[in-house]
Amino acid sequence: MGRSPCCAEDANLKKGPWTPEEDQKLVDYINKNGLGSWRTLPKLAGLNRCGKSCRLRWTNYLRPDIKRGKFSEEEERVIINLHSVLGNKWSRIATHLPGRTDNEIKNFWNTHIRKKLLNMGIDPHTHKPRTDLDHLLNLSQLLCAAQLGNLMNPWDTVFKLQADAAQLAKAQLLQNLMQIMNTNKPANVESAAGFLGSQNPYSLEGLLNGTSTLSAKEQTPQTQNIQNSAGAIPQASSEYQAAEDPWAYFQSGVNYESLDMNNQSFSNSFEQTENPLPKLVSGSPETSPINQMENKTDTAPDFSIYDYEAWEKLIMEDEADSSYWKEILDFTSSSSSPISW
DNA sequence: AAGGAGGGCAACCGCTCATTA
DNA sequence: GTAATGAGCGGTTGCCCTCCT
Repeated sequence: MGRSPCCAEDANLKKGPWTPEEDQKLVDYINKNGLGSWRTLPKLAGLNRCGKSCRLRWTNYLRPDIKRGKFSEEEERVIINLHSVLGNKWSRIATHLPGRTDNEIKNFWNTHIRKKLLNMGIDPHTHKPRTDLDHLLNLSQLLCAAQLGNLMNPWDTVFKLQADAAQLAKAQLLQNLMQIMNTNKPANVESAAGFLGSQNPYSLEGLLNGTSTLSAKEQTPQTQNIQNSAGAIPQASSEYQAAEDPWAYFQSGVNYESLDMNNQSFSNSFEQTENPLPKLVSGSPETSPINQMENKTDTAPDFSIYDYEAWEKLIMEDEADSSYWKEILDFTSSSSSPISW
């Protein structure tokens, strides 16, 4: 059915930035008469604007309860968490952030958070590690470039930045490979292995077990931590914890800001010493929202995301119809094996 | 100092959904 | 049941400012 474009009936209506005079007219009118029909408001308020434009100006800028200024870390964390559940439902997200508008949140996401996640190798749409081949190719090529640089310039300082980039790339590549391996989808593993075998000097096996063609002295202590000879996953710095399983790290309620490379906080999340693959970051079963919801503290794996009340509220509000929720709910009701994404 | 590039943000566009006649 | 209308939402655009060369 649809509807005719707003304001189509009058091409003379003003568009573009609002002037202080127009703002004042709108504020005065609403203060005096309250919110009513946006369609008739412009005429009554003496504005040469369409109602839609007035509504937008009011809700996004002039409303008295608008909170302006930079987003706090807490707000950023809330946005990321809510986005992982709600997707691009900016108005829904905005309802959880008093004083923030959907437009403001949307802009903040697109200009800041999205880039941040991409840089971390996390798909901003799915909030899962990126496994697309383009991304892997970039990381792989970065590694090749760094390796060549080291061979050709042993006195190294010239290539310090390159090496730093390689370090980051290595972490991300490792992370992606682990995620692919962890999905229990043979096709993914094969394609990743084949891809690496053909285009990368490091074998998949080498990257996973720490015997890549990088010499030991080229590896930083952090890298060696991940790839120690016993195959155990030792304590890792927060960024490496995130690198190994950023999805779980994210789910645990991480503040992405803490993934800054300067952050030195440590987390002892990996208790297993047999399995070379990282164990998921744990939350106590009794605090897991899913366990509480389904009363399955005995079989469900450790799984910590948001607080229970927030989860319950979100699920009640957003009928659990997305594949995302189905994935989680199916898993918790059927599986006792480690969660894998 | 000038101008080009890129980022941030306000505003617009076009669509869908809900309501009403 | 259908069409018209109002309102809201998400995506996109374009302007302005800052930074870099």
